[in-house]
Amino acid sequence: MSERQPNLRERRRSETRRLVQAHAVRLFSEHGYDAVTVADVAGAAGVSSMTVYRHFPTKEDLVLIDQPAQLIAEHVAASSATQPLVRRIGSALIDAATASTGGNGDEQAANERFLLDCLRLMVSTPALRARHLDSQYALQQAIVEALGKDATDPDAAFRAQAATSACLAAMHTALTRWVEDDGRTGLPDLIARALAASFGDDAVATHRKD
Amino acid sequence: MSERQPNLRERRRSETRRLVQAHAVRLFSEHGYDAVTVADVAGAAGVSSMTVYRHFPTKEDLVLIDQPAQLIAEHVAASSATQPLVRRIGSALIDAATASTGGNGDEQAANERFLLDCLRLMVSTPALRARHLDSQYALQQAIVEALGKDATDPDAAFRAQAATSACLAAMHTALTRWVEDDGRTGLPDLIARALAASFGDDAVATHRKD
DNA sequence: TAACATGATGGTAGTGTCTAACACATGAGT
DNA sequence: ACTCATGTGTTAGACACTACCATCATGTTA
Repeated sequence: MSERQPNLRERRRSETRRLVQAHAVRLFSEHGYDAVTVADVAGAAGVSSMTVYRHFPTKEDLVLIDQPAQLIAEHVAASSATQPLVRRIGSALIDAATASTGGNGDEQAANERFLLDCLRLMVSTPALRARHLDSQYALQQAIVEALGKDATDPDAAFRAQAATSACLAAMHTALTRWVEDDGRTGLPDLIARALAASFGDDAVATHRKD
Repeated sequence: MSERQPNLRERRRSETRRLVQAHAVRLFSEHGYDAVTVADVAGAAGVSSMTVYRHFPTKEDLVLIDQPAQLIAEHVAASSATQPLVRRIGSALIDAATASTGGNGDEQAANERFLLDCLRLMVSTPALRARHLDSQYALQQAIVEALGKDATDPDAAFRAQAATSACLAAMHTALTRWVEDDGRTGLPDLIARALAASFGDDAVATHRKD
């Protein structure tokens, strides 16, 4: 409730965007992603197809959620460089998940339900799953850059890429499991367990705020 | 040179398939994936667009290469269940890569060049990269099944999923690096280094033929 | 050899995603 | 009020992909 100076125009724009996306996710969840056309979504939201494309570049973007790459990258950059790579990255992922799913307000609960609906579609629809995996690819680049291993020598950069991709894959497994559990299990805990299963318990066990 | 009983019809069919795919990869590499239409590919190969779609369900499938899921799964299933998960999977991935890129005949070299062209397109084109990542998702399911951890308890299955996805992500990093090096570095060695960077040197160090 | 069955190919029409260009209306700043 | 910017609608179009039918070569059987 701090940085609020929205124009009436900007408010309307973001409101139609929210409206279109909400109808899209609802229709996709009810009838399946492929069975619903963009024109259907536009009609349900009371706008034209063009307006949908103005807000979302492709039909897939109606469902895809941007991961908090900025947040994760900052956590990685702030971590101690003396720790093993997978530990630095894993801690950042767990912290980001804790921050994202932590709050327990009414609006927060609605946001989490919406996020679960989107993720459910992403996991079950091949086209969305593919795009989602590729977006993790972009997140990977952000993390590697935050690790600061690029300029030195190419071999260190390669190791950073490998470790980062492996950590993100483990997180994706946790995300999938989170969706299957319908959000009942805590996401940070699932991520920690996925990381432990991949890299060993000692790579993530002593995770405390310091 | 053993299981050869191809009909004249089957030979022609596979020949046109090969021809179409070769022209497609060539045109995509020259002008970019998005700048070349399926009709262009069909014209270059001397067939109609319909024929292209009969051999390749989508435009993306003109470039996507099936990973030897069967081969990898068999390696995993044959590995000793007493070893750590990432070691079982990692060894299978390295062995499969060794088998795939090993031969040194004239035809083998041509195949490897073609594979490199396809992978180069897959890495650089977002749509192809996304599909390729999703195909690894299918490979993941095959490996998890080969691990035989599904029926027992869901927690073991979750750990198997996490470890497998992390190993495959490391392999994908190695594949990317292999393409960037234009195939000069041995793929099995790159995979071993990616696995070591992710899971520690001891997880892959003592890899010898036994 | 002749007739039939099978399967590969081409053509046409159509749907759906997405883009480009132009026109219209409404809120913002002077 | 006047202008300007911007969100929106309409239309036309390219392209990926599908459904359906016609055609023709190949493999099989009589």
